[in-house]
Amino acid sequence: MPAAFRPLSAQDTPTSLSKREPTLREPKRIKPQRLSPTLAHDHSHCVDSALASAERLCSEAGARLTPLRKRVLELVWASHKPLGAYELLDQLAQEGHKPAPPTIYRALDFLLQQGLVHRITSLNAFLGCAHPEHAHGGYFLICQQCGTAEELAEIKGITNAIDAATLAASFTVTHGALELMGTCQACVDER
Amino acid sequence: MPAAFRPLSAQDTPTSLSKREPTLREPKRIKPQRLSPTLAHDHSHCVDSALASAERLCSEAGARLTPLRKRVLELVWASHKPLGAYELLDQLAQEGHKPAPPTIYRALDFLLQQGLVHRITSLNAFLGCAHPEHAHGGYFLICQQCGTAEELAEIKGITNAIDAATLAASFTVTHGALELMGTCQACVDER
DNA sequence: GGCGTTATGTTACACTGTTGCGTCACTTCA
DNA sequence: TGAAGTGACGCAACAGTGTAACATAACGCC
Repeated sequence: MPAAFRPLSAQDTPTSLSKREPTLREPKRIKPQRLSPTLAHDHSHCVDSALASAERLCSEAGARLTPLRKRVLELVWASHKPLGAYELLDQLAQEGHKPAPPTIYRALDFLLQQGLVHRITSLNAFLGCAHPEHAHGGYFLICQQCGTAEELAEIKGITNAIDAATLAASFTVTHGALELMGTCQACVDER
Repeated sequence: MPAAFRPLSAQDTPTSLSKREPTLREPKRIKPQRLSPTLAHDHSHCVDSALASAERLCSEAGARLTPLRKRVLELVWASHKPLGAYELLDQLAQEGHKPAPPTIYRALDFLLQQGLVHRITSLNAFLGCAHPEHAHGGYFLICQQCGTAEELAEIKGITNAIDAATLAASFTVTHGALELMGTCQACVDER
């Protein structure tokens, strides 16, 4: 018997069982977080634009971007740091709407399937995808100082190099991820 | 308040304190596993050679390759599939020596520090490093059919491409990992 | 309204990893 | 030779992450 598991604590009020909370409708605006210089911009614009293209892409694909899924996407986008599933749960809880883990994971699975977010496995966390309009592997720069992560823009050279290497190894790639840990320019400048 | 820890209670039976199990000494030989054609070779040779160079490198570095650490390394090497920490625990348990999770993780941390194994984050698993003599990022081909993982041999082109991309992004990389999922040649041939 | 489909809720638990501290073996040095 | 220091390992407990299985709700369609 390898592990002892936490007993799930009863966290819900009785009413939540009989009378479910109304579905998420109009969550309040997210306050932009304090950012390092290179990332200090009107991030709400990024969020808006990401949500807009998500709506468009889902509509084109016949996929339903429900309020919960949209809200999760918004939360992910509102952070420059990759967010863990349980961080998302906490943030939703603060808004008075506390889903259980499976709900979040399902929403994240949907967003992953639609290519709207990436998963960063080394962090067990999720990041908004900057280029959802076309399928692509995720190549990330993760700053160990400030925790921000950025999708690598120049991927053509890397993709070519990977193609050449996998061809030589007779390996058929279905998808891949490159996660580079290090220090971003902003954090170097700060020192 | 992130964590609450129990006050340590007196937990051991008197005998377990005074008479510890003898340390791991001479585990029996591992039976080579059945492998796909391209990997069908005398794998015990790989294991032996990996252990030999591990001994040498640790000796040079003044690091102690204890019996447990050596055994863990051997188990990792004996598998072409990345092994999880709890799989290692199970295998050790079958040999009558069942350490607790922290022990395995400490051994793995040591092996990681010495560059003798890689961690594959997308699988939460560990793989023997084929080139422990020089520090390098881990670039892996992971077959989703048979579960084997292979360290990519030709990495120069990829490394160059990554260097160029990160330079353009003004990002200083300390270490990185590339995990490519797909199908290996052997599994393609089989179909 | 009845029905099928999809999304979400709920409970419980499995897998992965860490904290904190105790014990032991080995080395070093007086 | 024996005390002190150090590093490796043992152990209990538990935290963090993720999933299975089933229940319920929402919605479109006839």
